[in-house]
Amino acid sequence: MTIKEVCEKYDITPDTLRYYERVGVIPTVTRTAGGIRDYQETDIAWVENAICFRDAGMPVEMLIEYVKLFQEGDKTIDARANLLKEARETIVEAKKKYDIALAKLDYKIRRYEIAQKTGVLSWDDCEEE
Amino acid sequence: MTIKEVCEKYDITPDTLRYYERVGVIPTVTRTAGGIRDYQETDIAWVENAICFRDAGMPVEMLIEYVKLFQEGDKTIDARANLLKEARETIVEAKKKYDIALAKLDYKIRRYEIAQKTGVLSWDDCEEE
DNA sequence: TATTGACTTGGAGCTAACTCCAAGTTGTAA
DNA sequence: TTACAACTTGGAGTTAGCTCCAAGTCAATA
Repeated sequence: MTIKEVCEKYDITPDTLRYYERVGVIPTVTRTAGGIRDYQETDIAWVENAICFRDAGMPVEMLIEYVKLFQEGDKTIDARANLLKEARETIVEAKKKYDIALAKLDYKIRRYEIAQKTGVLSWDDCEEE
Repeated sequence: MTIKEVCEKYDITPDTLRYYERVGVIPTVTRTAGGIRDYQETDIAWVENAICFRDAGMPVEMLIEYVKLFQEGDKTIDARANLLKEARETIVEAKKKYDIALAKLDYKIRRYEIAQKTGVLSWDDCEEE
């Protein structure tokens, strides 16, 4: 698969894909005899994982660390497992914050809808408004 | 309430608080006669909201826009309601991505735990490993 | 085989969101 | 009333994560 095809598949730019490879967010991608990237299944799986974890706010540094450990082989299994558990906790915490913001937004939106229906604004509680 | 107290309350730096005020993420804060920030309930409510929405990944630009609309008065109620609904959708979408990453992480963590228990690594499916 | 468009690398540049700094002011404690 | 920590402002600097660029190479077509 060419870099273009991978980009289309995941809606990402070639520059980002090359950047990920350069800094080690994904391992070096398979090349043709001429040196052009030719993504194999394994390469694509790494790309997919990288995008998935970046979308969940995992820092690039953490992904680089994981790939580095992976390449060091089986002796880093404990370290990798710990890294994944740490990442999991970070995501769970982030999700909690998203829920708090959602609750706040829903409350505000409801109030705006009432204001729009009745033509009356009634900010009478612990709001900034 | 002094800037220091607000910082301690929300675990944030004075620089960030001043930055938020400078760029308009929150309206201008109440000052003492000497020109020193003296946060009132309303000021604190704005700070709390700003932190909450930033924690949920809302861009500073969006918060600035909301404050700007708010200061223009009642004629911007529709615009503000729309802004909030848009923000809501963004957060809902982001949360979905977090869930996908969480599922992937849980799967990987489970496999690492099995590997640790049995001493055997069995990556035999659609994984990058 | 010559052209043309997509690919390569290394490095520089950009944007968002802070974070730090310098020079000056305020206000509490001795 | 003097010292001194904490505050003020405007502006410059930093970091993460891309994004763009130049100069050159590869490969499909005319």
